[in-house]
Parts: sequence; structure tokens; C-alpha cells
Amino acid sequence: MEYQEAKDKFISTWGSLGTLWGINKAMAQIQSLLFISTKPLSMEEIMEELKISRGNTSMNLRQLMDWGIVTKELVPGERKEFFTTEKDVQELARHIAKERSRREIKPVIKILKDVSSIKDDGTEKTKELIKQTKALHDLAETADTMMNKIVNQEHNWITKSLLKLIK
Amino acid sequence: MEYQEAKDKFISTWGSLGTLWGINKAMAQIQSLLFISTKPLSMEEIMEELKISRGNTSMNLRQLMDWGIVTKELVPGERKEFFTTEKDVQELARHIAKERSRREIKPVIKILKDVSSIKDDGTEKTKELIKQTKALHDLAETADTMMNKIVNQEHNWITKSLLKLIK
DNA sequence: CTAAACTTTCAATAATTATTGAAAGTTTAT
DNA sequence: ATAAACTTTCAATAATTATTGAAAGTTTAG
Repeated sequence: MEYQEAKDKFISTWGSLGTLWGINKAMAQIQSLLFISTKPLSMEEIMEELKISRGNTSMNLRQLMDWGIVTKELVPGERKEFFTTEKDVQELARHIAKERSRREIKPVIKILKDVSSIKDDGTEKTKELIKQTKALHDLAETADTMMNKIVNQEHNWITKSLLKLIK
Repeated sequence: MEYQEAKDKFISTWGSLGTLWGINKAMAQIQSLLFISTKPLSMEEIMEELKISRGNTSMNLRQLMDWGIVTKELVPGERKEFFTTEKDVQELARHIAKERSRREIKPVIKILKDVSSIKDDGTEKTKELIKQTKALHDLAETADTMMNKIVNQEHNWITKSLLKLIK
């Protein structure tokens, strides 16, 4: 496999995996392109490489910046803006995990808590609703906590030793 | 909040979260409904409760069965089929994690491995592509392994003690 | 065997989501 | 101040994905 083929394969694969971490295709592809680029890219270059419109590029770059994984770079002497992505995978994972947790998981946990806290009227169906949503709440909270702690590397040595034991 | 409101809220919230675990809205809603039901439900009952068509119900129930989280139940004396979902959240999480890994994560890991294994022609851009995709490959593989092991509870005591340390 | 009860399939359609491109907006150089 | 260089916005449109419903298929009771 040659460079160009490998590059295209990477961008399209990582792009289609976007759904998995909750972003759209164009967004994921732009991030992929920046991730393997050896230098900051301009909007022009991104449009050209990915064959997408100016508007699309602009909107998706903005979203990537909102996620905190792409930043503007000022190149001296250049009028236009250049963009780079976080190059460290650990750091990238941290940002993504944090954002997903904040945007999607935390709000759901809140609703599960509310639903599981309704008054028990003694009927079987209410008991079941409370029991099941409570179980889901606990699971979601544990998963969210673990993910964040692991990814934040606040307990790096634990993670490392866990991995040794687990593998 | 009364039973009906709480139930509707749960079904619509959990339904919209479907994207997070990679399934569509109707599928997630059917699963939610079964998850808090005190008895197996027929297709008729599901259609009625969720206001969706027979075809849609049939197709999505099939998919849920493919995922291994819904099963047909035969009720003696009844001609029609009844459905139940896995009621244990741990078991549910196990199935979901396993399926997502198999369907989405494993294939991507494979491609990352291929891409990161291209011949190093000495150019800077090739070196960068190899370096970055290799880092992503290692991260994805570690995350996938951890998730599966944890969710499979093969090392339950480790998970438990980890949680104590981490929380 | 065959009619009723039930389920599945799938082409048509609807709903949702992504993308374009051109006009409006902003910044910088002179 | 103004014109060129560049970016953003957003209504229109395209692409994708989900849903319907009716016909075809299957199973069971008698």
C-alpha cells in the first residue's frame, strides 16, 4: 500500500467512525486530515483535499474548535487562517470523552435519576420502572465516572497496573 | 411526576440515546418499552404503545434479536409471539459492548493496523502517517480490550477494587 | 386441505441530516 | 476610507436514513 492509498483509507475509515464518537462525517474527515498532516492547513487546502465546499469546511472547523480538538494557528506573513488538531492521542481522547460526557451522558443520567425518583404508588409497573431505571442510572454513572477518570489519567498508575492484570 | 409521564420520558430519552450505543430510535424505544414492562409484549402492543407501524416493529424487533438483547417468548395458548428483553443491566451492557466491538471497533482496528504498516519511504509525511495511525491503533486496541474485559466481568474483583480506588 | 391468524418483506414515501454556494460580514493593507 | 482577501451565515437542495402499508409469506386449527 502506497502513501496516498493509505492516507485515503485512513481518512475515510476514521471519518465513517465519526458516529461512534458522536460527530458527523465531514467533521471527522477534517480532523483526520489535520491529524496526519505535517503542517497546519488553510481552509483552501482542506476544501481541496476533501472536495467539500467552503461553507461546509467553515462550519465543521468551527464545531471542531468548539469540541476543543482543533485550534487556529497564525502563520506570520499570511493573511488567511491555518488549523491544527491536537496531535497527542491521549489528549484527544480526553477532550472527546469530556465533551461527550458533558453533552450527552450527564443529561441522560440526570433524567434517569428523575425518573427513578418518582413516588412509589405500590403498583407493580411503577415498582418495575423505578427498579430498572435505577439500575440503568447506576450503570451509566459508574461507566461515566470510570471513563472520565481513566481518560483523565488522574490515576495513571492504577490504569497501568489494571491493564497489566486485565490483558 | 406520575407513572405515565415518567415512562414516556424514559422511553424518549433512552430512545434518543440510541445513537450513543449505535442503534436507531425505534429500536431503542422498543427495547426501552420491554425493559420496563412487567410482562412480555406482543407486536400489537408494541405498535400501539409506540405508535409505529407493523413493518417497522417487525424489522426492529428482528434487529434487537440479532443484537441478542431481545428474545421471543411463547405464551401457552396464544397464537401470536411475545417479546422480552434482557432485564439485567450488566448482561445488557455485555451484549451491547460485544456487538459494537465486533461490528465497528474491531474492523477499524484492523484498518489502522494495515495503514500503520505501510512501508516507510523516508518522507516526512509517510513517517507522520505511520506514527499517528500507530498511536491511534494502540489506543483503540487498549480501549477495546479494557471495555470488553470490564464488561465481561472476567476480573470482577479487579474491577471492583479499581472502582473503589478511582471514585 | 384451507381459511384465519399472524409475521415478514420491500417499494414507495416521509423525515431527517448534511452540503452547497452565493450574499453578507469581517479584517487588513494601503 | 476603500478595496481586496478572507470567513461566516443560511436558505435552498441533495443525500441519507427511517417509516409506512399492503402484498406475499408462514403457521396453525379445525
